Amino acid sequence: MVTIYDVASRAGVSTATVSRVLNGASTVDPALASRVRAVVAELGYERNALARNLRLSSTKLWAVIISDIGNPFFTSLVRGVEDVAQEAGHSVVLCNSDEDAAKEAAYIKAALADRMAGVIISPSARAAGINQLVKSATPTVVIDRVVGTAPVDTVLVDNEHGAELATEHLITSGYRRVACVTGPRRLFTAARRLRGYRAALRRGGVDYDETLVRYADFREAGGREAMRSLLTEEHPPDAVFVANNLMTVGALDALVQADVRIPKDFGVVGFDDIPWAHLVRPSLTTVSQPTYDLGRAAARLLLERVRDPHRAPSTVKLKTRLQVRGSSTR
Amino acid sequence: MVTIYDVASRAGVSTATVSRVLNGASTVDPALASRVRAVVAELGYERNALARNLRLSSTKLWAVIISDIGNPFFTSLVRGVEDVAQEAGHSVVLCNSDEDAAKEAAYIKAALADRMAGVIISPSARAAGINQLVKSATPTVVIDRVVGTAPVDTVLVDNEHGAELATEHLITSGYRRVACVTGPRRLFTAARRLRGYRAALRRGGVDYDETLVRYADFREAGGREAMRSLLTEEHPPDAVFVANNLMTVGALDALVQADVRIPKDFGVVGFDDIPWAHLVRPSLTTVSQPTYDLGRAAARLLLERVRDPHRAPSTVKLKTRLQVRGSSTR
DNA sequence: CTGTTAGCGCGTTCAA
DNA sequence: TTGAACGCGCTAACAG
Repeated sequence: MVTIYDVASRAGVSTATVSRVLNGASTVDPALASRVRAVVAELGYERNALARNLRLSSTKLWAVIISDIGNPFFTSLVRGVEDVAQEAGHSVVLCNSDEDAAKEAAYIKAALADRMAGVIISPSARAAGINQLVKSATPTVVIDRVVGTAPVDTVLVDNEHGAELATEHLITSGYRRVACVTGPRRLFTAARRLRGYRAALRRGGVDYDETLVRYADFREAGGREAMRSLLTEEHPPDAVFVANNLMTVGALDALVQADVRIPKDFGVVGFDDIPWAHLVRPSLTTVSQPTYDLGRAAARLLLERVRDPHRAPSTVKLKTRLQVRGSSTR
Repeated sequence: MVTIYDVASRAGVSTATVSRVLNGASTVDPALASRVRAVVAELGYERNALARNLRLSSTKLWAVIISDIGNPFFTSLVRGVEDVAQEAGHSVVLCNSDEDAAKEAAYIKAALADRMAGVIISPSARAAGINQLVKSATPTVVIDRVVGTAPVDTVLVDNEHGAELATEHLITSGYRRVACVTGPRRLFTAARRLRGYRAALRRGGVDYDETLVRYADFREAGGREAMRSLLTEEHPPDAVFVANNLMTVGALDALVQADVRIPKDFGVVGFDDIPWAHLVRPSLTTVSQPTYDLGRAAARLLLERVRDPHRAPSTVKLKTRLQVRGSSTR
């Protein structure tokens, strides 16, 4: 294995000079620099990342901690992060917490132990993990959710507005009793989307009816259960706003099984796209999120934070868009 | 930051002894060992992974290089890998090559430079990258595809058999002209699935008709194009076997747009599930792959390879299963 | 502008 | 069984 010493001696300079050339230090005699570069090429030298990590006490790794790798929302987001990371010479360590606080804690601990250069996290647990990251001064970007009060860079979508658009759309399409299936109470996104739903009802002059709201688990099975339960209400709904993509799939399934005709007798709008929304019959109206851009934005925020560790934390909020398709217009 | 020296001096032993205790060396006086452990707990010592990496010249990281993070096949697979990795104390670095040989080469180079403990790869390029990995003695498992001839641990599914089952099913369901949309010629899986298709035709006493075969790109757009093109044939098919999940989505879309009635006038079977196969109308018949288990198998193979670097490379082949749903039976 | 040198924190040889 | 001491390869003071 060829080391920096080999290069130095062969080029007739010190290791310090080689290091300076390699790291683009300004003050090196051009003649020396090009000699060093020639030797580097000649010997095929590549610097040992492990030694460098130890010396600098940090790596070129980013941890991306997400809560469900099975959700297309996150895979698209990860792709956005990864594209920016690669341009900047970073690698992405993918960590799937499965909405499990213990797993999440383990990943945060690992990220700290391995001195990762940054963390992008969609927190499933309470604020403890985030606080730990902030305290350790690890560059951190929180994505999709707000947790705790520690000042930290954050990337969100406009959940409330998106939910409001969706619900309003159902009302103006003539549905009379619009239900809502939202996520776990403890989750930021679930609360915000429910709030948007309520705001739309209010603006539409419709009374809020508690029996038309369900808190499920953001997964397919939860959506299915919630929908079934809604259908057994004494005064069942004739439309539903479902607060995430996987639950929408479940809800749709329950409706199909119950032989409910969509959109004639029942309107459906989901939050967040599913890749095959256009294939489902009827095609699915959704509030689409700029998932890939969300990832890119988070990555860029992380880069800026690394560049200037002392800048005030900022929050980027991206817009959602209502994609009207077949399931909500009769 | 608390180092091994702090622990050593506080416990009144040398760093060598602390190191031995930490790494479970056999020959340490139990009394000393427990004293050391007490101090470790007291000081909250955690050993510096970076220094350890340098010393051992390796990390606890696995690189998983896949060719399309947008494909549910790979996300499920990654989850399988990750679950095993975590149990064994490894982290997974996710690398998305996008079927781009240059990107793949860059990731392989990075994995080598960072001395990753192992690589699991679904190769998009020719054999060069794999050879490099094998030559460097990096524990490597190839997944989903066979490339080149270097001896290396491999995990596959029974592509040919699955394709044969699918095609045979269409024939026995009464379709007369079964087409095939397969992947890029250079890809192993595309070739194998096409071979299975041909085998089924042969067994069914049906002549192979070149005009009913298309080579597309394993993506949705490619499947859509291929299907459209098939429909314009002078003697168009009345059924199709599509050799991967995303292309099936595209093909389905093309059929729907052309107002073809499925399954009455046209039968469809896809290779590899899509998560929402049951939601598509009609629900989609597929050859399902044990994607999660594929990931687990690869990870276990990697662990065994690390344990015994000299064992002969082995190939694990997992079974596929025909999931008959609505799109193939009239 | 360049070279010398001292660690980063750990695992491990060698001698006791 | 234990400890002293070295070196993994690199970067960054500091001195020149």
